[in-house]
This record gives sequence, C-alpha cells and structure tokens, in this order.
Amino acid sequence: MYPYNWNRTRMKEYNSTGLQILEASKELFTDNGFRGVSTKKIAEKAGVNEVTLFRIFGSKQKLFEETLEHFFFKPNFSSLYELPSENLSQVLKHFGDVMHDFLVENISLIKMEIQNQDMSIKRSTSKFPNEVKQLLANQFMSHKQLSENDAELQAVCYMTALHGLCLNLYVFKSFTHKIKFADCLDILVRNFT
Amino acid sequence: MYPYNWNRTRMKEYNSTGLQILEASKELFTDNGFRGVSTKKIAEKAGVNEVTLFRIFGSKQKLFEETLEHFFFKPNFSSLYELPSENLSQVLKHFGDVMHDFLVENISLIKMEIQNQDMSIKRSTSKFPNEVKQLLANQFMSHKQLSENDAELQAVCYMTALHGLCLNLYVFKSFTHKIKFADCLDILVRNFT
DNA sequence: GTCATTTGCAAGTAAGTACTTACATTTGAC
DNA sequence: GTCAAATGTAAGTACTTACTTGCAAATGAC
Repeated sequence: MYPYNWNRTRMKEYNSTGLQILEASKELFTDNGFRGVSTKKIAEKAGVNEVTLFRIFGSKQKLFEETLEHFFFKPNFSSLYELPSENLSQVLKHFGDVMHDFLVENISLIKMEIQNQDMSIKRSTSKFPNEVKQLLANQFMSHKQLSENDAELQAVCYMTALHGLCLNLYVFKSFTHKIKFADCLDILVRNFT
Repeated sequence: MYPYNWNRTRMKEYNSTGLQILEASKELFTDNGFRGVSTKKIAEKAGVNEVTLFRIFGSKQKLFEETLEHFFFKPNFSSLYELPSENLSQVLKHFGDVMHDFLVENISLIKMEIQNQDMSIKRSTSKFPNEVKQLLANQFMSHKQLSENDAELQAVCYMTALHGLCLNLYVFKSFTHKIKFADCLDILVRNFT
C-alpha cells in the first residue's frame, strides 16, 4: 500500500452477488476481451443466474465499465512532489518503484484496456503521462541542468523505458530467462543519472 | 528498404479479389480485433460477395492467419551480425533504427496481435526477443567488458526501452507534445553507452 | 408469521454469427 | 463461339448473442 492513496473515483455499493459478478467479469474480460465473453459465461463463473447480472448492471457494456471503475486504482503521484530531491538516482528509483507497483497492481486492467482500445477507455496509458512527464522533466532540469527540451526527452525516455519493461515482463512475457524488474531498474537508474 | 530483407515465410498467390479481401481484413481486424469483425463486413468493405471470401479462404480464422502472414514482414537481423562493431553507440543506433523501422512498418499488425493475445499468435513480441537479446548482450559484453549477467540486463533494458517508446509514440499515443523518435533514440544511445 | 427484497428458473425474442448449397452470370483464354 | 474458372445472388442452416418476461423460491428484518 505504501506509495498509494487508494483513491477511487466513485463508489457504488454492491452486495455479495454484485461483487461476485464483478470479480468474474474482471477475470473473463481480462483474458478474452469485451467481445470474447458472453454474459452467460460471466454469470456461470460468478455462480449466479444470468438474469441477475442484467438486473444489477443493466447491460454488458455497463458491467464492463463498472468493472473497470471498481478495480481501477489511481496512483497518488504526490509522493513524487514531496520527494527529498537531493539525489537524482533516488528520485528515479522511487519513480520506478511507484510506476512498477502501479502497473503490477493494475495489470489485469491494463490488459483489459489493451484489448479494448476501440472502446476509448484508456486510463492507465493516456491519462497520467503528460503531467507525470512534466514532473519528471523538472527533476531532470534541476539535477542535471538540462534545457527544458532535453529534460523532457530524458523524461519521456525514462517513462517509456519503464513502461516497455513492465509490459514485456508482465504482459507480453517476452523473455524465457527470468529477468527481475529490480535488477533492470538499477540499470536504468544508473544509465539515466 | 534499407535495413531489411523482405523475407516472407510463405508466399501464397492471390488474385485481385483475394488481395482486396486481405486488404479489407487488415484494416478491419486492426481496428476492431478478430471478434469485432464479421465476415459480412469484410466482404462489404472489399466490395466482394461474402461467399467468395469463404471460397478463397475457407474460414474466418484462416483468413485472419492469412492476413497476418501476408502483411507481416520479418526483419533480417543479420545486418547486426555484420556490423562494423568498433563503436557501441553506432551499434545501438543501428539497432534502434532497425527496431523502429520494423515496428513502424508492422504497426497495424502489432495492433492486431495486441488485440488477439488470446489466439497465441505472437510474432512481433515473442518470437525474436530472446535471440535478439543475446545478440545485443554480446555487443555489450565485448564493448563494455560487462559480465554476461550485466550485459544481458543492459540488453533487456535497451530493447524494452525502444519497445516502450515506440508503443507509446505510435500505438498508445500517450504524449500530447510532438515527440520525435530520433531525438529519443539519441538520448537512449547516449545513456546506454 | 408477515412482508418486502433478492435471487433463481424456464422460456422466449430478435438479431447476429459463421458457413453452406444451388444456381445464375460474367470473364477470359483458345 | 466454346468452355472452364471465377464471382454474384438468394436462400437457408444451426448456432450464439444480449436482453426480457413472468413467476416461484429463498432470505432476512420486524
């Protein structure tokens, strides 16, 4: 829990039946995408009658949105603002940890979103990047006396490097060898300092 | 054409009707994923009768595979082996260019594959990485006298950084500011040398 | 025990899906 | 002009889909 404020955007209340359905939805949508899942299968997996699903959520589309809403956590980047910013490598390390934990915590949501780019629900990938980039660029500027332009590029490279690393390790699972994130983060921090 | 040998794995011949269908398939599958497209719509877009589609390709699944097969190009990484390897930054630059061009050239295919992780068709993301990682690790070893382990980590970080950068720039389109790949590649090369 | 809420059950609707069959039309090589 | 291959047209099959309706059973607070 350490780097976050679990800051839900909205809080609808669901009884145990509704929660079972949400849980089943999350798993099935994650593995098969929106169109790859039928309400029948969701109900089955939730151990619930199909009609109950419609009574609670109204439609498959609304269930999908509610699933995202219910499981999606927004990281609190304020910890980056408050950072004891004497040491750039500490900043980058902390930033890497925050981003990593965020991605891991939301991995199934990210998969859901990747599988549904068409539905214009893109929280994890497109909402934060710009503000976070600026935040990180400021750190590069103050610690390495870079121009605004260079600092911005460094920030983009560092962020996307972390992003690509996590996607490859946890989503695409590209490498047969066991690669540890922590080791890679050390490398990145060293290279970017 | 410069970094590639357009090395198709198989070459089925299609007449203009078949090619129209493949073209329509590519666009529709890219935007909507396998399950988001009906054979009817593909036929419509191709300006062809639906039954013709089945006569040529047999099934929707086969059409999908044939679409991947037809548009997917495999980069020839032999140019990396033959590289005048005096200079690590040149190696990294060349490697970045190859990977960039490959990703750009195959962007719609990559989208198709991202949208169909369930179908176990993962060429771009999971076929090459291991061999390419080894290739790159060797360069790090010989140029920076790193241990095999460290060289491998550097290779993984560099590859995934490029991957993450391209995904963010061209697929997720994360940043509102116009960020140029070439500028970022310069940064990465510098940081990893 | 009563009563309202929640859930299950059975059946069904209207639409869409991949894919097939039979036959007619076009096309192009010879 | 002939003939075969390629394509179109129309219709239909068997299945799945999201979603609805009406009613019965269970549950739990009072």
